[in-house]
Amino acid sequence: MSLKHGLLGLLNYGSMTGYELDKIFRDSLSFFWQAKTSQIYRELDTMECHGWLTSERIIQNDKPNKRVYTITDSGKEELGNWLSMPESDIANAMRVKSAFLMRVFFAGETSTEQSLEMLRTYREKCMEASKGMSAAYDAISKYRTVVGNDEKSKYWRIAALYGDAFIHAGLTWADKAIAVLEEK
Amino acid sequence: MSLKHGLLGLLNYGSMTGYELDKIFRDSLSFFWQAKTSQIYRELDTMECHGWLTSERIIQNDKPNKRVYTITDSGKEELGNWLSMPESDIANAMRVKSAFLMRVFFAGETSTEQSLEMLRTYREKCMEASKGMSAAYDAISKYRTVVGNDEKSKYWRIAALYGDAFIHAGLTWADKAIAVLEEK
DNA sequence: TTCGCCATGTAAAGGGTTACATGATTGT
DNA sequence: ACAATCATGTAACCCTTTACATGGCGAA
Repeated sequence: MSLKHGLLGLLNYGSMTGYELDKIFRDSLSFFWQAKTSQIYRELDTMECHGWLTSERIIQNDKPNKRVYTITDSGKEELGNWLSMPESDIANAMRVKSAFLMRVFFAGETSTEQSLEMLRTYREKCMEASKGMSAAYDAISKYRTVVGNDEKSKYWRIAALYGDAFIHAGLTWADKAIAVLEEK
Repeated sequence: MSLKHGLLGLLNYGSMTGYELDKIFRDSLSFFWQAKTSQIYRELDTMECHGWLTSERIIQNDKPNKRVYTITDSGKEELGNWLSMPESDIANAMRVKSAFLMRVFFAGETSTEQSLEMLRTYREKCMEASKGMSAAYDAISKYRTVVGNDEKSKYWRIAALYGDAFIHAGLTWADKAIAVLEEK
């Protein structure tokens, strides 16, 4: 249900095309939500049918034509409603769903060496992701100057801090796990 | 794709009914994978069609009849194949998908007090989840004695350690976030 | 007598991924 | 010459959730 509300949230900052929304998702929101381009276009379509958005087609000569989406009052109302009832999402926030941990759980079926390799690869991915977060911080700073609202960007940074915390936790866990497997 | 492999992994320890598999998922795997009862039954069905499992219906008088599933050689092969190619799951392990963080990101549209309340509720859920983990450890100990294999249960504990690390990271992040919003 | 455990499923809807299709302009 | 950016979508498939349906046994 949250892709719709993420799109509403972004369009609430200003009118945009599907392409631009897709880029923002990739640049700034991808550390807590991923959506395929095709899905974003489809959602925008159904949201327009719901009356949450209107769209206007802009003819361009030098570039492909584009469709600019604008949030309606009904859309703003929906965004407000969603923000006012966070209970179920807070409850679900605790749930990890990780195929990787499923593998760890069943790693006893493989060799210790294979398991260690998996954990070392995971550790490397954590390091990469850690570097990737600075790109997200950059994007947030960029959009802060665009939107020009420090109150809002404060929450963006708080969300990004979660990304850091999560990555860091993964890293120290991997070290611990590797140590357990290496001992004796 | 991993529910199938989780079920294969469990049936590799021994034959079981859908009901028992469902319970194990709930008791021991729920901190990294959740599946609805109805989905488990449906997956077992399609897995049997794939030839990964066979099933035998047991007639009971005092209790409802049941269907016991047994992994086949083809199923063991599939499990082995899956375990031997962890790359894509490691890559995805970094990805959080959290409607809660989506809310945090857009919390600038609500009041500071509302945002604080949300974070405090989240913090409480972390505390609850922390207590919940000890139930998972208990379940793991119980199954260790049943399966009687310390090498395997080692990995179960490593997976559970991730749960702890994740919850702990959430808790300290929440404290930090609350502090940021309370200052000034 | 009410609650929880045992035990299995079906049907429909919703959300997400993969594959495909198009095609000009701008930069290296 | 080649890659990246701009810009939009459709179709099919897969996975997950929600709602519904059934019903006996034992313990408090």
